[in-house]
Formats: sequence, C-alpha cells, structure tokens
Amino acid sequence: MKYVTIKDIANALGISKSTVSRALSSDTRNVSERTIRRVVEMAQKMRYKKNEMAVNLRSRRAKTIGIVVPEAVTTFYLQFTTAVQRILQPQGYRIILAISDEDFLTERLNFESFDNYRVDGILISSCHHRANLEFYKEYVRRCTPMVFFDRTVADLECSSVRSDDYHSAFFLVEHLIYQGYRRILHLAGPDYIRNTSERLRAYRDVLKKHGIDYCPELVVSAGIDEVDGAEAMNRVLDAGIRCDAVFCFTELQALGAKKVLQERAIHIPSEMAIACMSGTKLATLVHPAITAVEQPVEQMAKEAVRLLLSKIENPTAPSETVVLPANMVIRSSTEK
Amino acid sequence: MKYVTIKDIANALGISKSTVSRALSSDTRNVSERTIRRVVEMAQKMRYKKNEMAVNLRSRRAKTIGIVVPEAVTTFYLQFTTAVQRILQPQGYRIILAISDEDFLTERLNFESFDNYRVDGILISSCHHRANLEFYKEYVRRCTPMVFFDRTVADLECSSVRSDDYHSAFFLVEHLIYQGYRRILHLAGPDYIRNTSERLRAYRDVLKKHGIDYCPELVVSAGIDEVDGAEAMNRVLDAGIRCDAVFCFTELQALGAKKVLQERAIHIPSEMAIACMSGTKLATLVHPAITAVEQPVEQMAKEAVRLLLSKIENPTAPSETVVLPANMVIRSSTEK
DNA sequence: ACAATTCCCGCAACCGTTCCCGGGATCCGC
DNA sequence: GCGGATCCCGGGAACGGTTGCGGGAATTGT
Repeated sequence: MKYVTIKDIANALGISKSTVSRALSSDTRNVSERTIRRVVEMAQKMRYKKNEMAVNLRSRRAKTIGIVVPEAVTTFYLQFTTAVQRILQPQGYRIILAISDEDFLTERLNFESFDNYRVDGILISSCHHRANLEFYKEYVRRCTPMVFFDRTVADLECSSVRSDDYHSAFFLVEHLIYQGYRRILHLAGPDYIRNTSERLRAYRDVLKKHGIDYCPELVVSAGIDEVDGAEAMNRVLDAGIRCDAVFCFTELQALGAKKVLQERAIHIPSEMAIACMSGTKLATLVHPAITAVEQPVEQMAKEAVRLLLSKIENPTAPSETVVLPANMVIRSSTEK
Repeated sequence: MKYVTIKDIANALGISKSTVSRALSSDTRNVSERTIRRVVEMAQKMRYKKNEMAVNLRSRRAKTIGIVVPEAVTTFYLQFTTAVQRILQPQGYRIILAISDEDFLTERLNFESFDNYRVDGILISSCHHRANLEFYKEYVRRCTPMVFFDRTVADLECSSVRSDDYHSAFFLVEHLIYQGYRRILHLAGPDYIRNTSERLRAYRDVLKKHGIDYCPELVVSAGIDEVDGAEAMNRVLDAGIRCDAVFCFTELQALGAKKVLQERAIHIPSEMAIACMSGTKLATLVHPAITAVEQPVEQMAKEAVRLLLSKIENPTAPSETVVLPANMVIRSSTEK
C-alpha cells in the first residue's frame, strides 16, 4: 500500500529527483539516454506509479471531464457517456459521471463537487431548466468551461448541443396524420423540462397545418417513465376519451402506454398507433416495434466534446448553440 | 477562472494561511470565534472553493471510489452505481465510473488509471474472467482495496459479491419443467464470462433431476445482446430443431429471441415459453412480460460497499465472498 | 505581584510532482 | 589556450492545502 515516489527512485540511483522526473517524461535534451534507461528500469523494478493527484495539483489541470446526467434509467445518457469516453480517453482524459437522480439539489451538489475538484470542463444535461438557472449563471459568469447537452437551458450564455426537437416532433406527428390518424393523444412531459413546450408547440402546429381542431382533452401531462405513461393511458381510456394514436414525450412512456393497450387487447397499429420521441434501441426490441425519433448520440457527443475543448482552451471563447437533426424511424406501430 | 486560495484570504485579512485553514475547518480550540467569523465571511465574499486535489495530496486520500463496469447497455450496472452513490455520497465520497466496453485492455487501462489516481478503493465487474487474471493478482498482492461484483473471478483471494447463479438458474429451469415444458433451448453466454458455466451446469442438473435427456443441439452459444439472441433463435428455428421453451443467459438475448418468435407468429407462451437470467425492468415492460431472475441490486451495492470500506480501513483484512439470493419473478411468458 | 495555564496565532515542513535557474563538464572553432 | 556553445544534472521554489511546534499575550490561581 505504500507507493513508491520519484524520490525513492532518486535515492536508489543516487541522483536527484528532478532528473528522475525528466527521465520519466523522456526529456531527451535534458537528460542522457543512459540515465533515462537506468531510471525507467528502476521504476519498473520498484513498480513506480505516477501520482496523478500531485501532477494535477502541480499542473493545475485535472485532465478530467465531469458529466452530469439527470438519470441513468434510460440508456441514452450512458451511450452518450460511452461515446465521450471513446473520444476523450485517447487524449488522456478521465471521465467522471455523476447522476442527479432527477433532483436539482443533488445536481447542484454534483456540479459543485466537480468544480471543487477542478475538473477541466463539465458536460451537463440539466434535470430542471429553471430551478438551477441562477446557479448555472454564476458559473457561466466565472467562465467555467461547461456545455449543456440534450436537456438544455434557455436564457443562458453558454454553449449547448441538442437535437432539433421542434422539427422532429413536427414530422413525427405529421407522419401519423399522413397514415390517416386524426385524433392524436399527446402524452406531454413535465413542465420542468424545456423540451415539453417545444414538442407541444410542434403538435399544435401540425394540427393547425392540417386543419384539425385542437382538443385540450387530448393533451395530458404524464411524467417521463413507464409508470407515468401507463397511468395516463389508463386515465384516458377510462374517461372514454376517443383517440386513434398516441404521441409520447418519452420512450418509456410509450412502453407503458403500449403495455396498457395490449393488456386491453387494443390492437396496434390498426386500432391505435403509437409513436414517441427520445427513442433508443428499446423501441426496436418490443413487438410491435415503435416508430420513434432517435437522437444522434454519437454526433451529439462529438459536438459536445468539440465545444467543451474549445472552451477549455479559451474560456472566453464565444458560445455556440448546435442543433442537430434527429432521425425519425418508422416502424410497425404506426403503419396502418 | 483564477481560483481564490486560502493565501488570498489570508492576505486580504492580514493573517496567516494556517489560521485561515483552521478557521475554515472550524477548529474552535485553536482559533477565536471572531476570526472564524471574519474568515468565513471573507471566503464567502471572495467565492472561495477548496481545492480538493491539494487536500487529497496532503491527506493521501482521494476520498474517491472507482467503479469499473463491463458495459453500459444494460441498466443493471447503472442502478448499481446509483445505489453505491446514494450510500457513499453522504459519507463524502466521490464516485468515478469507467466503462470497459467489453474490452479487457480498456478495462486494464481504466483500472490502472484509477490506481494512478490513488482512489481509495475499486469496485469492479470483470469483462473477461481470465484475460486479466494475472493483472488482478498483482493488485491483490499489493493489497489494493478492491471488491469484485456480479461478474466475479475464480482463483483470486479477493472479496466479491454476486448473486446465487447456480440456484436461481436451477429454479428458473425447473419452473419451466413444472409448467410442462420439456424441450428447453438454452441460449448460453460466452465462455469468457464465468457465469456461463454455472448456468449451464444448473440447466443440466435440472434435466437430470427430472429424468430428461440432455440434447447437445439444445444448447447454443449466443453472445450477450439482442442481436446475438435473435440470430441464435433464427438459426435454431431454421435448422428445424424442435423446442418448446427458451432459457436465456441475458435479458437482451431474450428480447431478441422473443422478437423473432413474434415475427414468425409463434405464440408465447402457448407454443413457446421464454425466460431469462439478469432480468431488469425491461422484462416487465414488454408484452408478454418475461419471467426472469432479478439480481438484488441494492443489496449487492450495500454489501460491496461494506466489503470495500472494510478493506480500505484495513487492507490486509481477510477477504469475504458474499453470495446473495436472487429473485425469480414469474410472468406471463411462461404461464401455459 | 508572580508563576502557571490557557488561548490564538505564525512559522515552516510536508504531500509528490514539475520546471526554472544556474553551474560544472565536455566539445568545438579559431 | 581561451571564449562560447552544448549537454547533463542538482537545487529549490512552486502548486494549495494541513498540522506540529513554539511563542507572545491574556487569563487564572495563590
């Protein structure tokens, strides 16, 4: 458990620790080949491991990126994290992941912890787009390198990456209409997520475009997970509200709703279509597979990393907002 | 971007940095109440944030736990991580997560990186139970506090936590038999995962117990994910191999197999039952819901943390192997 | 009034590494 | 043989905290 230090190596070889340090970073013009060989061999023999903490303190760079995600139930954030890791690991960065568990106080704690730890930069998907606004602003003011992704925040002078929610929602709903569905139920998201209003706006705009009246009873607020989706679906059916398609805010909602439909022996898609935003592999795994809008995870990770690295290099660089197109994948749940 | 240090506070107040340090840790018997108040106020005003790296270096403790997981596709490891975080965060620990992506070289890199970083302890689920054996042994020999969980490793003098694979697999297969299924297909796991042989052994033992002949063609190796499961299922059906139930190594395999069955209009569970190990919420979300063995995640996290903390306190403490019972949840996919 | 104790605070070393600076040795050219 | 460049190496100050030790001032006891 006692770790060997460069001082130990220096003593063993009877040279100074500065030389050892230089030898280990193979600074060829300041230390002879022979010495390098001797040091490297001794380091190997003594099983020396560089203490990263000391390096970080000295260099004032942690070589670490923090990622704050709202939850770890959906695989989306993990795919994102994995993608970021694949890009940044070869560049010598460590990735720290913190899960806010949909609680904005935990999120704040996680964020502060990263900052105390002097990470080089932070990627964050906010779990509440208003509650922590002032908190974020403070960090933005202090030029902490940070980039929002997926669940971004309005009114903030900060780089962000998200997919084009409005248009993809628009196309998705319009697809339902083209398939002949008319009374489209919308399981909306909670109001603390910014995307909720975007998707609702798209929904209304599509109806207007196609001359369909907007019925308030066809829009129900339904949380984000499968329990929320199932409950909402049951409420609607029990209330006798007539509809022939469901447009869900999340994939989990859709799975919950789908299960309710199947248990009630309502056939998908002939009696009721189902489609959702935020689709992942899950939507393809079930039967029937669900038509969904999928976020371009890899692409988002790539852009987020690019923006973050640019902020790290120059904290006062102008912010950038990247909006990526999302893919709509049509599957059997909406093919009449 | 320039962070305030205790030295800055000391200068601003015209006192020494030792006093500031003591005041900030509210060392009441070595610094006066008045000074503490002045320091705390000034710290607040100057937006001082303690540099954790410096503290760690000095105290020689990173107050950090590293978790190495094989993949982040299944939610199991994230639930585990979330659970660990919930236990350890209140105790002032940070959690670092590294994803090996089922690659043992990446795993090695991740592990070494944690060690270089002098984390207090490491929780690891191995992605290959043989490839890195010598590597692990070296760390065990050096008394690095580490605990294996879920995918554990044999022949290693190290604490570990896993669920009782053999018995739960046994019960699961036996359940199929009690339901009247006789020709049970086993989609086995890859041989680099230790559990593969355990589950296969259980499968054979159940058959023997019930006097059913073991047919080699009913055991096919099938990777771990849904693509593997679907391919294997297709191969078996195309080869005309007769069976009336499928016992899957993983949940994803089961979902892949289930999809193939449904696409071929083979009814579940009347024509073919399906059951799997490593079940999560996913198994409940699909229709019909899949009978599965679920690992006691929270319990595993609790035990893993307990074992790890004990190793951290006393690195030479004797190792312990904890085997927890897993739950079998019977669902409609196996009810004839 | 004086010794003993208590109370605060500053000095300086330390954690393990990097890196600037300076100095001795060797080499080259003239 | 001498000035200057080049090559290696050691000393020591950082990075930002914590902590043992010691000392001066204030308080207490007799």
